[in-house]
Amino acid sequence: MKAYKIPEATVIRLSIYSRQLSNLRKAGVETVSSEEIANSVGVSSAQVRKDLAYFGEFGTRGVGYRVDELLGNLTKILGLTKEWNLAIIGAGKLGSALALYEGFRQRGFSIRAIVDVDHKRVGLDLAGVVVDPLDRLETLIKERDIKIGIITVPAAEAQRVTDRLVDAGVPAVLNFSPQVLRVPPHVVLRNVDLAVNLKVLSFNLSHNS
Amino acid sequence: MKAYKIPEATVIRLSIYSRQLSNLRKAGVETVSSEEIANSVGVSSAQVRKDLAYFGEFGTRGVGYRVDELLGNLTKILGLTKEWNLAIIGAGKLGSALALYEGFRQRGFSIRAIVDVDHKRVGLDLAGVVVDPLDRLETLIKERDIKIGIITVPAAEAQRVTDRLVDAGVPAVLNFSPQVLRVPPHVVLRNVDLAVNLKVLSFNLSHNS
DNA sequence: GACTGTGAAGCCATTCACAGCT
DNA sequence: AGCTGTGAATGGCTTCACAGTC
Repeated sequence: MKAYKIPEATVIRLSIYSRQLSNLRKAGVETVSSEEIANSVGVSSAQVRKDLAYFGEFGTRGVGYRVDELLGNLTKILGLTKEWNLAIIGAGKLGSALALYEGFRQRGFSIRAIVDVDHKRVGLDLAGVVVDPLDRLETLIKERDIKIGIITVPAAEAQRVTDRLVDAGVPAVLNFSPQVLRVPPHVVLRNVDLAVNLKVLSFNLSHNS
Repeated sequence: MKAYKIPEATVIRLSIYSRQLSNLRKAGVETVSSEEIANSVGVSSAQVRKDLAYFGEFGTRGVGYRVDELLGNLTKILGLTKEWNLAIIGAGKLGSALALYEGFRQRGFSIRAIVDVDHKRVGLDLAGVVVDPLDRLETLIKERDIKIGIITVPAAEAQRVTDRLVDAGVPAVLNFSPQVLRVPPHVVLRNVDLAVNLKVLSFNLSHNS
């Protein structure tokens, strides 16, 4: 049940629309136009309508979109009606920060396991989750139904732990390590590369006017 | 001096090529083909050659590319010959982790200031940089020649501190807050949105197979 | 023979512009 | 009159395929 081929850029924008709609709902707004959504996100209104058109017709011509209704539909489209269990691999600076980060817990993402090779870190309590030894990775993945693995280990270990996640059946990986990872086609991979982001800024700073 | 219009995707890949070349050089490899670079990054060899072709001819037909030479050229292209001074705005979990993160210090990015509104955090020493009060932001930007501001404050404050960075003349912003930021056209902005990344994974998990 | 550099073709995403509802 | 939904046009990135060079 793949909804044909949806551009990645569209999925990213839908995520952002859903956040803006969530803010609008909190603010008590009931109806919104594609133009208003577009302005709040910094894209064109045609873009907003095209993005939504991949999945159906959610608005009323002449009127706009009902905020709660559209938000409900986006939540379904993005698969956020169910809770996703996460594991963080690597309890270093970044891994710990992510474990303690509130943003994850909201909206149905639940950190269920944190593992680390370093025995000095094992046993630490990070926002209610106790750091386990790396050896227990496979067991934890099965026991706790982990669907997303978050890689925050050093580059040199990143591929190895990713292979273990994949072998244990984890279908999605979010990679924070500065390392190109290989995963089989059925596994979803996204990269959050801090160094690359800085280099892109550096490029733009060097070439703009 | 804008090198015409370079696709963002190209710049991102160039950053990754530069990292792979850096690894190759460490490994003592002297020559590499576009096919080998492509395989190590997971793109096509034509893509690698096209990306490089935006900036010149760096290879030798029939032979390939000299690793150190190409790396040198990419370093220049990406603007990494000079050091960029960074400021981190927000010394919470994420801001502190970034401050302590080794990856930044390598490759010419230097954290020169960390600020926070919370007086309890002011005075903390994070890897040799002392947290300053937010009031001092503008002074620090000027005194320390800050070129990139890293936003790790809560969404509600993100636009406000971004405006202050922009007004103080900071030309580039890396935004970690879950908030759409507005900056004038001459300011470069990149977003690293953890929640969006998870939502995209959720979408893919829900729609694959 | 091997591998780069590149015009041309193909493909995909965005923008345009308007028909269709309310 | 206002705003959505969408085919058509546009623009841009990627892939193809091969001429050019070592």
